[in-house]
Amino acid sequence: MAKQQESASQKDFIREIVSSDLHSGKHKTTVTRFPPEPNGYLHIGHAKSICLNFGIAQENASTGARCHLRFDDTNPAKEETEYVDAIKNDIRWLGYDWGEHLYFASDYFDQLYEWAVSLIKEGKAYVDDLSAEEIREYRGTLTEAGKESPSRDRDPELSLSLFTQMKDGDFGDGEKVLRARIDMGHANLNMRDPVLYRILHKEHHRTGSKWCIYPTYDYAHGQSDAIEGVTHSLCTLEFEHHRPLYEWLVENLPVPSRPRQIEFAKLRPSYFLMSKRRLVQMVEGGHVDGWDDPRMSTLSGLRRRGYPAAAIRSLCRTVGVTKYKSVTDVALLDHAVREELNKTAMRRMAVIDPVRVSITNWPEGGHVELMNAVNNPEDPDAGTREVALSGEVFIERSDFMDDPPKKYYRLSPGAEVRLRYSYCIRCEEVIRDKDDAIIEIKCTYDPETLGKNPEGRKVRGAIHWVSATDGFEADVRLYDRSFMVEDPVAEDDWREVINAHALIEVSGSKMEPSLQGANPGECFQFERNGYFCVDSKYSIPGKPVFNRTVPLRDSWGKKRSK
RNA sequence: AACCCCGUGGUGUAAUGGUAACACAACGGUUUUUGGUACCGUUAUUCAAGGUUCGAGUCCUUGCGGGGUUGCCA
Repeated sequence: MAKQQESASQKDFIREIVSSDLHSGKHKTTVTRFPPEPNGYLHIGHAKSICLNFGIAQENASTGARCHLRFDDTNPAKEETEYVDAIKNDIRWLGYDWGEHLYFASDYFDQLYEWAVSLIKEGKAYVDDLSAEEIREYRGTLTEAGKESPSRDRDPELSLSLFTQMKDGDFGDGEKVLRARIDMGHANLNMRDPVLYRILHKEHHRTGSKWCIYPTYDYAHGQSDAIEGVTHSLCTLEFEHHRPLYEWLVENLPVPSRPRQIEFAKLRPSYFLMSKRRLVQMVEGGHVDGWDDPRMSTLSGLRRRGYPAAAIRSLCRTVGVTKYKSVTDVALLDHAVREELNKTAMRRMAVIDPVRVSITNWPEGGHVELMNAVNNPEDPDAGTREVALSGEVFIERSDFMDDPPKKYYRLSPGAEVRLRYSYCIRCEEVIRDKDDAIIEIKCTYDPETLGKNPEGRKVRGAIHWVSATDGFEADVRLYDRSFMVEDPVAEDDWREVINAHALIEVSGSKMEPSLQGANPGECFQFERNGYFCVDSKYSIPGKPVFNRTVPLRDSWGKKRSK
């Protein structure tokens, strides 16, 4: 049911192709794949690809459709096992499962090598002696054809023995490469005899020292797809120019199936940094406290920040799949998060910046009354809880104003406001220290206002509070967007547009007692404030630290700031 | 100025030759013991010009604008 609701209501152009291939009988089922390179953490951009690939498999499950998780580990210089587990974890968290279909491009190194040999024998590939520098020069430019390498027409037998020597480690890094023999005059530079294999004397995280030659992405990717029976190989726009090569290889090799590559535009949320290189710089430069810092665009960061997986899936559904390079307004993400959390998060009262209120006419002798508070108005099954009210409470400093503007519904001298789920109180006196800062507000309460409106007057405001007798103190981390400009990559130096206030650390916030036992990862709505999540790094049992995921919409604050 | 891709409200997506729709944002309002939620209203003749057609966002042509491509990265 839920899954069905989550599937796209209209079909995007890729799903359109998938179903027409099913209807035409071109394919009996659909096989997709998500092919991360294990050289970094997954970010929200990857979520789109994950939702697309796994989503299509899910939607076509009745035909036996599946989505493979395949690690694209063709470059031992950059890849590490550490990332493999983190990536798996993130995909599972997002709600997807590859079943038994876990693969590595490196699983196919033997097959890939054999096919390379067959290409050489057919004169469709050759070992080139040119250096990297020379290859670049020979390639030509966007407007001029390239030049053929002197090695291009050498005897296939010679290429073959050279290739064997490459594999056997007879050459140093970069001394020789295997190139496809296509067309040095092709308008598409990728077709000007692209490199298929390079020499890299590096340990591979899975194959160890078995190989010292490694296939390039172009050579490995499509063939891996074909081996696995992938029907639709979905990738981002920057691979568009590689498609002719992808097709050339699949056509010129005895591969067991013919996958089709289709490109779509990446997800680019505004105010986010997505580039892997910059993400590394943020971590290594100490701008954040790790890959899972809640200011990061990584899935682990978003998770720690409190963004529900369902919200990210919802965002991916909303932005759709096209070839148009769009920028997604972060407001769409915020909305998806609020929509999800509004349905699911328990309401609690927490006072971030507390100021003391004493109720002067409250019964003497430590009198306490239990108030009934709704856990989630959107979910009757969530029930209610009791919160204790005493004669001393804390309210939000911003819920009091000496000299309020018109239509201010909160507390001010002589004004009346409701303590949420409780009585109405009236401000009688404000106590200040010598610097004029408020240290206490003296109020009276109206015992006739519990569960009903006062007679003859209207009290419009209701503010949240925590009783001084049983509330506890906690640290709160207020997160905001990490950058001050929509597109931080467009800046000369992204460091200059870091939002210095992306994290405000607050200590001494007052929390209602039921929050004390909250577990890492648990999400709450702090009423009238925002959605908060128990931090998984800094919390210790009995002493939770709260991350603000996103504030509640605030039409009053918005009106005032104008 | 080689080749490829893309142009629909502020943003993102839909309309598959037949009344330009939905979501978000913004603004205004209703309800409300969360200034939350919910609900209602306002905001575009589809980059331009020609053409085909009874009819074009959709098909054709030419422009214009944006993006990509000269790794032994993926």
